Amino acid sequence: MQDVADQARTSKTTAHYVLTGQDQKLRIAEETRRRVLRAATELRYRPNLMAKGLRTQVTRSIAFISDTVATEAYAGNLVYGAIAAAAEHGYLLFVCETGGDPELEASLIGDLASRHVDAYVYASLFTREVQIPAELHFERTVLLNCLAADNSSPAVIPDERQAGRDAACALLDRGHRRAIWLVGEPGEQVLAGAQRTEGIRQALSDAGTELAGTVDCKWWPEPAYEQFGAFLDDGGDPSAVICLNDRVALGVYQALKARGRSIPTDVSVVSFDDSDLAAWLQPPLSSIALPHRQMAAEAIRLLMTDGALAEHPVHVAMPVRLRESIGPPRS
Amino acid sequence: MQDVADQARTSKTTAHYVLTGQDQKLRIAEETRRRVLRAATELRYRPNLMAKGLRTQVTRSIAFISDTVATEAYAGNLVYGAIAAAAEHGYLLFVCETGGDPELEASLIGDLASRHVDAYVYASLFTREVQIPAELHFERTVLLNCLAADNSSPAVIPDERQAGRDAACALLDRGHRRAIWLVGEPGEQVLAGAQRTEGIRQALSDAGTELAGTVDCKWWPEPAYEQFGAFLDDGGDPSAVICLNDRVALGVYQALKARGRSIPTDVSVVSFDDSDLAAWLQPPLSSIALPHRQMAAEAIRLLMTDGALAEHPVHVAMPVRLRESIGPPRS
DNA sequence: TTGAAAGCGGTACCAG
DNA sequence: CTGGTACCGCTTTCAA
Repeated sequence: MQDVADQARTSKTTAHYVLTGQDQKLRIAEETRRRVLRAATELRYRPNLMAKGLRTQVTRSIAFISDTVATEAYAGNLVYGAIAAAAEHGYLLFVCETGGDPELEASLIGDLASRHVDAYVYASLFTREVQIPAELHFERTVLLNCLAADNSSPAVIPDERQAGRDAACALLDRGHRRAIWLVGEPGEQVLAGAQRTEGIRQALSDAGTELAGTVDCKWWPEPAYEQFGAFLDDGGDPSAVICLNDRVALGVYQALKARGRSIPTDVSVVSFDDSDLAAWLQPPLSSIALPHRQMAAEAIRLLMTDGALAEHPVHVAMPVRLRESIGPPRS
Repeated sequence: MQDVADQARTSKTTAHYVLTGQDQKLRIAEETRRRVLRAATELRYRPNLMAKGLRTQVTRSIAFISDTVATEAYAGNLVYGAIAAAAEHGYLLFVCETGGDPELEASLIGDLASRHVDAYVYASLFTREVQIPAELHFERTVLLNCLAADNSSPAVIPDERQAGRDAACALLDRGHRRAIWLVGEPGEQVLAGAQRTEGIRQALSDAGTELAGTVDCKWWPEPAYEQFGAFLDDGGDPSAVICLNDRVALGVYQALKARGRSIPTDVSVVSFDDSDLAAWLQPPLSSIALPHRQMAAEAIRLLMTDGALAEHPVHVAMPVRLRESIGPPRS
């Protein structure tokens, strides 16, 4: 900046005012202003954000700390949503992964503190309750896809309970009332499993009916295929199936097809997550989507507007994606 | 640091040497050293990386610029691999997305330059040729999953040609020689399509045979299902099918199953990418994996060791994941 | 309307 | 072995 000032034959101060756009209120001579601007272009002046940050303690950078978003492909949108939302405010993200290792986490946070990031997004791949490191309590922090046990920090999570209701309603709306089965163990994921199930039960109950039963299995295609297949072979005859996620639905599809049962003619299927898979299956699978990008955007919004004011946790609606896997019940 | 020095009743300089671990060669009095260390702990001293960077021009941060990794779920490993590899060297990553917009890209690079990142990783979702912004020519840059037209910068790409050979060999090894069909349009992705196909043709040719033909279609389940289905209905009777990616393979699976043809008894299938999907299909799909994490690690390694020395582009081997989708040909 | 100068928190040179 | 000090590039107060 000194060199710009020199080239413009003025002082660093004046150049500073011009270059930071404070020239309006400070009534800098138009002539001077021009010289500064020209000098800046000629010298390809770039403000040094380190120097600026050193002085102002503002870095326009945010730390995005996640446990292991990597392993779950579709959760990448948590990161990209945050990056995009932050970029709109002129912020850049330091994206970090702790792999669930508390020591690594501590050292990362130390490093981030040394870099004076302005805020922290603490994200989890699975919606769950977390214990955030004590250091973060003193920093501007928002939890993404997770909740603090003490609800001490603003948090953004998907509205799983409503999603459960919506899944049930998708079936109810088409006339299903009986032989509605749930596939997947409700307890697997602290929040998603329990809340989805709760929502489903509520909606069915409101409609004067209830789940015919549950086929317990891990949330993966293989176990779903095995367990649900065994259920069918035992005489199970569902009219509709609610799968706790798309991977389970894949296993259910495979089990049904292997037995010559048609979707949705014989059995309707609805699921959760709306991963890529859902649209690729045949018939395309109806699924309640995880709104990762919106959640991330909301988290950034909370950071930008001092989320402390907001009611939290913030529940983000999960969009219903209706496709051909739901039909009327067999008459 | 001044306060640490004060509390330790010594000078900033001495404190600096102790705190930066230069105390060995400089023979600082053990007693003084202790006092400094204790003061640092008591005062919870944290070096300010902005101040340090301002002085040394080193920020221990790397920019990761990608076009739109977001849209393609499994490409997330390019980012996470880079984050993990960089973390091992004490570097943090600014992860950015341009969405393919040149203006946004330019403004991002400007911002990154203002922050004095030490190096740039310019990544592409699809393996392709790119035109990197001129500014990056003057910075330490490595291309990830893409190539500069003029091969001016170090680049890391998957070894698609060898992958093509490997896919063909997976079939040849089981005895397939005739009625081997390729599904997917070879030209879709500049490098992947052309090189995979080339490798396949080479391997088959080396074995004294050749492709029976190609079923042209976009690399998505739906078009693959349609085109390959039509091919079968027209009397197509493949012994083995090489799909240009897993999504195509999904469509092929669906088309085969709809017609009662069994995999691998009637038809063997091999594919590329090894996305999550591959392991979930029934039977599990043999696929040549995109080694995104290794590629990213290699890119970071090049940056750390001054990759200018390396032979480039660096080709990273694509691992063969053999699963049950390949069997011997019908006799 | 413009300029001088102190200071953010480190680094590194030089003197003692 | 230890201390003094200039300086990195920008912000901000105070004076002119």
